[in-house]
Amino acid sequence: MRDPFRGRICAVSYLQKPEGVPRVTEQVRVRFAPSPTGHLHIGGARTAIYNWAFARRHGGAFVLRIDDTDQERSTTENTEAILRAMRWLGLDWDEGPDRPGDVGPYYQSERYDLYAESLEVLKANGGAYPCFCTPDELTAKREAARVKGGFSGYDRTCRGIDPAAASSRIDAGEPHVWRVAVPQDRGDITIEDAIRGTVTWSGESVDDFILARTDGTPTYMFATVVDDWKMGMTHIIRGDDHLSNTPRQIMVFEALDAPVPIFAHMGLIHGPDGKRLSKRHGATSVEAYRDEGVLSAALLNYLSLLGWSLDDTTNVFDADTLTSRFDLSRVSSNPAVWDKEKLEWMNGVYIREMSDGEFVDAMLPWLESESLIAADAIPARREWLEKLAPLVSERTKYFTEIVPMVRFLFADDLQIDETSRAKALSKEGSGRSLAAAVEKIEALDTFDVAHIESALREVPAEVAVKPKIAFQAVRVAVTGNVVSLPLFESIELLGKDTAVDRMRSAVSLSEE
RNA sequence: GGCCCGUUCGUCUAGCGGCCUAGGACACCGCCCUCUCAAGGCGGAGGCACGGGUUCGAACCCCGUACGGGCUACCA
Repeated sequence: MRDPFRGRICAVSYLQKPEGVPRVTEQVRVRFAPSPTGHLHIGGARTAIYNWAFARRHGGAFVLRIDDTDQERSTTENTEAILRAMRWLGLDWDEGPDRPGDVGPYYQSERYDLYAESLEVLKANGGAYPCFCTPDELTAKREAARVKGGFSGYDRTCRGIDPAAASSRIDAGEPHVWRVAVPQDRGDITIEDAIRGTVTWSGESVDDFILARTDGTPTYMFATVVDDWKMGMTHIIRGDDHLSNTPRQIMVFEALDAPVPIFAHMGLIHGPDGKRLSKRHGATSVEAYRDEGVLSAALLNYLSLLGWSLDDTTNVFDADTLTSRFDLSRVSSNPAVWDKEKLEWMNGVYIREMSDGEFVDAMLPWLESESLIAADAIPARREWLEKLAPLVSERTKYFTEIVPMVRFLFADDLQIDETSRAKALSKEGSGRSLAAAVEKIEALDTFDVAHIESALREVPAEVAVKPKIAFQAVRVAVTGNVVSLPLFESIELLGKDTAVDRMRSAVSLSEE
């Protein structure tokens, strides 16, 4: 039986008030809340993509919030890099640091008064209580509980302190934190996860966790709930590393008398070893892939497919298709292993779909950075470059592969690979073929691919050499390697003079 | 340890009780094309973790086991 809640996105009564009246919401609102303690990584990007696609699909709002409560490690450079990477991927947000909406500010560090306000509400309605236990005491209790087995959460020692006594201790300046008071009679906590279906926790398994630290700052668990509530989030789509945190957060929503949004927990991205993806698995930042020459459309497509499927056969699709077809019920709840080879293949697909002009534009920065071509020389060589484009695009997966492939076309003096020389220029007949080939090329009046090809095809028979030997000899002479772009086209692009020079000097290199 | 989640080809997945002798894609292997390498075409190998139920019938539902992951912070 199909789970009736799976993928549910009802506009009406979507909220999960345990016994409350269903509320009506007019618009889907979701958020992506990265912590600027590093660059945008693959996993975060995928979370952002799913939230963005979900919002677009349902005509809702995609909100970007910067969770920078970790003042130590958060930097503005990281925030900028994250925004840059998101824009590069084409993920546009409706509200965010640079696009204020009605529920800002969009930096958690600027929302402390809101957290304080909510904490006051909880203090007043008994949803929070002060705890004077010291960190050392807590650690000891935790260890003891763990040794005994079973529940290892806070033992609620301070919950029994008389309110009057507690406030005089606070007035006396005794250090304390504020904990949430989980109702003793709360019973089971159940969510209808839009991806995984029903998930239940027993009420006793949720401990009175800390809302505000000794220094008064809110913990993530508290701040995120206040924000999701005050920012009107209807759905929380995130990695399943947050699934276990959900019942705790629900306790805060309820204590605040705030509507509980619909949750959707997707499987994490893992490395080949089955552990969640991290730096030690190699490049994990979006911009690192961009710098290797991965196209944003390809990365978006690949990431979309890592944990979601459009149907049973479609692999390649554009952003419009994603935003019109994305569906939480088709998001996978199990972890996905990052497969760089499939990304490479997909990038190749996108590269091959580019027009020659587009490909030239994309390739140029790589040629320029290796000083293969100067910026001011480009306009005059545009036509030549567009001729080169299809030869290269068909063979590239990552743009980093291009320079080695085309270097022979730009080098003043060709470096002949020794292994290739030994292989192709030392065969019986290679020197003879080369000599004949030069004659043929030199005699050409019309220097284009068709003529070059028909001229060279005459060579093997004339010098009584197998075609393969003759062509490979010419290839190494002209390109410097046994593996190269197509020979006849390469010769045309090189130009008659250069091609002839190279062949001539290679004749002497050949061992006959 | 406790709690929660997960388990279909090596990898990403389709599958929602009969359409499944389990479909697609990447990777792999072979053949074709061919001036090399690619690209492309064709074909192949390869999987329901295990054990019990329920049912006329189970990859699909239930229970258990195993394995993997996550959470269990005055981190986010």
